[in-house]
Amino acid sequence: MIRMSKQTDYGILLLTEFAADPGGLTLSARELSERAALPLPMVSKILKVLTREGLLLSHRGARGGYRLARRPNQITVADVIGALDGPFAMTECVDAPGDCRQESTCPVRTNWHLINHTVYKALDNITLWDMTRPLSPPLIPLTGRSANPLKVA
Amino acid sequence: MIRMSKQTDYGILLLTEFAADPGGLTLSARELSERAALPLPMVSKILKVLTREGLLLSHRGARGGYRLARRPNQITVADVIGALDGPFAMTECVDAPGDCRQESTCPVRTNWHLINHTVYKALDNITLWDMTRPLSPPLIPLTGRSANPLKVA
DNA sequence: AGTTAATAGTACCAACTTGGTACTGATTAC
DNA sequence: GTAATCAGTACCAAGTTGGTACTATTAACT
Ligand code: FES
Ligand code: FES
Repeated sequence: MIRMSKQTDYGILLLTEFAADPGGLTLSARELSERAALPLPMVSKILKVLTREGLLLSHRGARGGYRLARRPNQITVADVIGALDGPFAMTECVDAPGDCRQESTCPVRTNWHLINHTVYKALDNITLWDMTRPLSPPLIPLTGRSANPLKVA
Repeated sequence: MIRMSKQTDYGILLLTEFAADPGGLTLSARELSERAALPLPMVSKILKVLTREGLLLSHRGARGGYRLARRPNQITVADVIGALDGPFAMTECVDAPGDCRQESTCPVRTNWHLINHTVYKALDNITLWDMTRPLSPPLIPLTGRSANPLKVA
């Protein structure tokens, strides 16, 4: 249903815990799991991936933990999706070029690429820092279709 | 991977076949499966759903077939997604309110609702008729974040 | 040095979802 | 009445995903 995985959802939730603190907060997996009320193994699994993908920095050993690799306003929702859910592709044909038999004659192929890119850019415009507070409604202002005569036809 | 189901992808492809013809074209499932180079049973299954959801009109019996229930510029990509993939919800918490334990304390809940709504509106702005031709790049014009001071902070 | 607290990595499984097929019944044109 | 076509349902195999368990490695503290 055009749904991102729960892992990504959790991931954003967890990262938001860091983002709320301005001073490069360090948290252990255990602390995070308590804060977010999520099962520890799951949290641990997600944090490992986020570290591998460069969104978190880890510190091992006693009193270790995780902290953000970049400032909260430099990490976007699209970044998190890319790290946990893989490349952003709304249709299969977008990230598996050549895998579709009717690709050569497909009338909607290029349009999907464009739509995909547009949605990606929208999500890439929302940072973790933004997520820590209520966004204002005109988050991604959509202009009217005035430039496009098709709707009125 | 934030992906819509193949069925929805196919559905849009099939509907686009109708949309390309201005004159309320009627096509049988067999004809469509040949045009789109998709297996007939799959095409048939999808067309049934689209009919039940009110996007297509069906005519049974010999020389029967399907045709668009509305004009191509009155059916949006979001309509098709809604028909084949169910309610548009990027996260589980959006369409399953109350199912999430941390809902009461969730810092990102309202933001997800807003983001979800924004993306939905963007897809609801693209009609089948649009899909029959290459869209121009500023499809969904994203204004800069000038109104939002957070990015610059 | 030894102990403890923490992450890294991997492997695994059960449950759900999805793409795809098959079959039977109902309706209409000719 | 016969053939063509849609309607509905049931079914299955394969892939994906959420979730868990276990071992190895690293670092702080005493
Ligand atoms: S369906 Fe694969 S490219 Fe259009
Ligand atoms: S995680 Fe369910 S409402 Fe935020």
